[in-house]
Amino acid sequence: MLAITEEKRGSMQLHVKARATRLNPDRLFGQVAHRLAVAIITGASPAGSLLPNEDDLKDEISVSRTAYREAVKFLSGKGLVEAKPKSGTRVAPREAWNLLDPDVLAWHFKADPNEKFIRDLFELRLFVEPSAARLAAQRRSDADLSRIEAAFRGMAENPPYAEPTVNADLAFHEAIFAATRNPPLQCLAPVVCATIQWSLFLKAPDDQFFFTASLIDHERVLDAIVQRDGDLAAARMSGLVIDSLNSTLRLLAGRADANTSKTA
Amino acid sequence: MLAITEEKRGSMQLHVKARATRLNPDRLFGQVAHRLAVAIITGASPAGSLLPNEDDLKDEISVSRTAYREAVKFLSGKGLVEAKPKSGTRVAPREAWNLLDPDVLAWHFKADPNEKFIRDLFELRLFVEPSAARLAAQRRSDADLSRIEAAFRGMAENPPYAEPTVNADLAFHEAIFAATRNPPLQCLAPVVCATIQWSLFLKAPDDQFFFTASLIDHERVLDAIVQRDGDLAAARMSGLVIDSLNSTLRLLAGRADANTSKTA
DNA sequence: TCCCGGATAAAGTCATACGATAGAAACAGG
DNA sequence: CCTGTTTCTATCGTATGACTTTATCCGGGA
Repeated sequence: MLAITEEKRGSMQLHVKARATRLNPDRLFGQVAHRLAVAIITGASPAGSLLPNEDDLKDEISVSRTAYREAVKFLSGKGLVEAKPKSGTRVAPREAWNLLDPDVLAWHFKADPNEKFIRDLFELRLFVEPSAARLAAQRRSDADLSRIEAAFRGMAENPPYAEPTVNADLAFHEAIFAATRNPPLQCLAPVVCATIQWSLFLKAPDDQFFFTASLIDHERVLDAIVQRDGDLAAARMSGLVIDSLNSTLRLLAGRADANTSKTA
Repeated sequence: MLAITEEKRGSMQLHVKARATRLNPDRLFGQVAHRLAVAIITGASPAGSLLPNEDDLKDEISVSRTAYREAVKFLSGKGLVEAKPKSGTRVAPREAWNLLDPDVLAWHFKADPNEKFIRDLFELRLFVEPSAARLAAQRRSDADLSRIEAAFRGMAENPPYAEPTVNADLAFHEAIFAATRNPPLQCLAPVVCATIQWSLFLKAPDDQFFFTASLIDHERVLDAIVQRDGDLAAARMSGLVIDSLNSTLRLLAGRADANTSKTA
């Protein structure tokens, strides 16, 4: 059971990684940044702790100080670390982290699922995405609509939980944000994508029922956007998010049960 | 008139700068990053354009390649630039920018006011802050409440538009976000602070009427949070945001009029 | 006891060198 | 003349060592 979970996580990680576009994993400093970030987010390097001294660290992971420092700069831009002369480079307190940053969200997939965090993300999504759907219904161009429709077809025509299906799901929600024509609002699309990915990350691949229900939810949202009915789109998007939240919470509960029965 | 506006902006910039904690302006790479970021956000370096070649640039602003590269890494973490090996470092398309990042928001104050952008920020705020107020009313601890109350007193007891008053205003809204106990949601507090600062940035300092009205709006929100009435808090926060939006739009319109009459 | 100043350690900055490669330019073949 | 291939060069990525700046710590003096 654990093995299956681990395997699933592995494939999921690759997918998530592919979406984090800002950090080039081919480059050395990118690998270092990734490694440090994961250590910070999992809590292996607790807040306030000193990162290993530059000279020691470069020795430990055998990269030059240059690469290490560029990685630190990259992370400091996201608020994960703060470097001060003489006192050292410290892991920043969690309140300073930019939890809405796409990379930071993606790095969380490397850590164990944190139920509170996932609930918080869903809560935020519930505040934002129905409003986004309303705007999308009101402001969409024909091009926006075809993009949303294409994504929906991608969900419907591919096998459940296959990679193209997941991508289409993400594309559906991204297209809705794009149709709002509000760039700052669009910056919250990664939060929505993260909740979707958490949901699928936790899911057993044979859960046909939820997939069908979710597809219907999506179709109803799409229909409201076709009709340019903002209030209806918002209401239906609320329903979609709540359904997704409930099913994800059940998965989290099941997972917790499995863990306790295993450790007991 | 222009001179006054410029002077006001100058003082405002200092204030904003003081709140951008992630970029240390004492450090050289921080100054370079700031300079590049402003050039990008104002549009002086258009999207897709190549940044000056590393060797040329280091010569132009007389810093070493190291400092320049670290600045670029800092900015690439926010999506402002993307450096690809051999082809050069390019300004990223605006869709890639993380517009919710506190630093990115702050850098916008160096550019001319962009009405669309300010409206978008207010729109997002209108989606988020009433919900935040609802959660704050439901979840606040006594400590949260005293923090909010202290901020309100700071607004009421200091002269209108003075620096302590502005800080208290920002602290009031930050404290509400803190009381939601939802870290990802709290990451949106900078957006709210940015809209407030834009509003004050544009305002004539002698507008007593708006200040008094705003104070009453704040008091009503505080009252709802004291009563732990979530729906009431949300409704009153909506009112506060809408009042602030309307007054800001008037200021923008007035500013546009002044500009056209001046250029005409 | 308190304040001041030097020692010190760590990050910050600089200059230089070399490697890898994307993209352009030159070139060969049709 | 066009197209595909090769070579070449410019530019970023990485490594290294030296030097500078800054903040903390600690000890001596008032």
